[in-house]
Amino acid sequence: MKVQLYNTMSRKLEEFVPVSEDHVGLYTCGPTVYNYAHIGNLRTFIFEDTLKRMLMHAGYKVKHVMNITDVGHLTGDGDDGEDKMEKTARETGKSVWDIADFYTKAFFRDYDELNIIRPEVVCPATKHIDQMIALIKRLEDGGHTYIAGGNVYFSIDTFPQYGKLARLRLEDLKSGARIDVDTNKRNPKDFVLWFTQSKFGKQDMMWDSPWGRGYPGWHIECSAMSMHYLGEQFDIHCGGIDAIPVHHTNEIAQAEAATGKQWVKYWMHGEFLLTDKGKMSKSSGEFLTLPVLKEHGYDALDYRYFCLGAHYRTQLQFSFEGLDSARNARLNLMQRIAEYGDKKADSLSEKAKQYTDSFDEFVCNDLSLSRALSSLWGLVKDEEISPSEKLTALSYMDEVLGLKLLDAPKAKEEAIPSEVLELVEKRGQAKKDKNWALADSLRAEVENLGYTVKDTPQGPQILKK
RNA sequence: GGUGCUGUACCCAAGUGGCCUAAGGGGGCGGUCUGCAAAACCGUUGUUCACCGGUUCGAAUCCGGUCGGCACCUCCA
Repeated sequence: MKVQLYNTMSRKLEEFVPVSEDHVGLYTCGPTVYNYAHIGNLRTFIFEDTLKRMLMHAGYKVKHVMNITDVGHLTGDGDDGEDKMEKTARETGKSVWDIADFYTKAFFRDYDELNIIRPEVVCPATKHIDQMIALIKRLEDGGHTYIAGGNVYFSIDTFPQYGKLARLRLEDLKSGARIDVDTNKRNPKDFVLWFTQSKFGKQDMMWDSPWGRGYPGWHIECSAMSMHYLGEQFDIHCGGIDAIPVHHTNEIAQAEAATGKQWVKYWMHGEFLLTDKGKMSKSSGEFLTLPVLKEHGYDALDYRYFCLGAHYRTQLQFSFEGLDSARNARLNLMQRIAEYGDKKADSLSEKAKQYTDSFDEFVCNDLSLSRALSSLWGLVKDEEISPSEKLTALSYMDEVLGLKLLDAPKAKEEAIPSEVLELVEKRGQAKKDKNWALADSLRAEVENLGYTVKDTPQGPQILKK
């Protein structure tokens, strides 16, 4: 299968050609664990998961590396604000290490519930300080750094291609328009590689370094760890669209200034999830999390389906109405699949193959999942295709979609309380007696217990509401 | 102030020059079926792609303008 990906670097659709034949090195920017991930964050992780699944589906062996930012994110300007981890720790009275641990666990709960495949390597920044120091030293040796006010800065003027990913026109940027410029900087866009001076007193997270005891700047971890695990050149680097102008721009500067060669071949970015009030963001205080959606009665996979309906490069408007419609769609789908039994066909007919072929075509074309879903629905609704073939095709499609489609029959057999079964049995008798009033009231009781009875030619079917 | 994206039916959302007299899902409506329901099935729900003008044999798709929405240029997926 030929894969086409939209590369942020070229702003074009490009044919995907890996660095080494059928192995793909994939690095995705992971969570900052000072707070819960909100559903906007999760949208990006779902996008990255479908990307990885698609690559595996297309026959590649994927090595996926994801960082955990458990140090170094700051509240203010990237270089001089308060550390977010420290802030949360101060507010909750816990240690920064506990905070990181707590939110990392919470993050992976969401991750698993969304049926996202775990990365081959999960790397916490705090466990890779040595690699970061080594990279900074390398930059220092290459003359790309300077020390001012106790901190080590990267000098962007030593890297002529600075800003190429974001297509920044440096002279047009109004640095300092919204924040105070750090007077230590030679160029306002310079950024810190290593801090020894914290404006906020002692931090828990400090390490010895050639420049003194301190902690790393927040861009260095991704460059250092990705090269450590994937080599100095690898295939794909992903993140949210917001990472383009600063974070990824700085990462490229560090990595390529150090090695002198191209670092990442394909850059891919997920667009934002929006609410009626605009972008969902942590700093605004109010945001939705997966556990909150579950409290509202949604399944994590309802949200996954919701995200699959829109292309990853377009902004997606979140609403509970939209989520409802995704839930209904997914439930309808699962119910249909539950009817197919559990026998898969060994091969697919030409007719069925048309759907899997178009599915592959869409999916490999820059991950056009919404179109791929229309192939899926076409398959499901085609009466000329046998249930067993449908199951085979669906399990093939689910390699990419990750909706646990083949779990449908299991869900059907979910234990039903004996109380409900008794009521249904009584109702069956009432029906035999043609006592419709009693039958209907018994059905109402079943409904109250959260179940629905459907009369089918094979007898009553009980479904959880 | 600069940069980029975007405006498609009741809702979400594909499609970016001719297979489009516009995918798919959700919702609504009518019907078949059913003791009644539910499910399923059939039909229906935009002659039109914010608006105006242009290019073209041909435009939702390209160009110009107008009016909206959003994001980025602080941290944020």
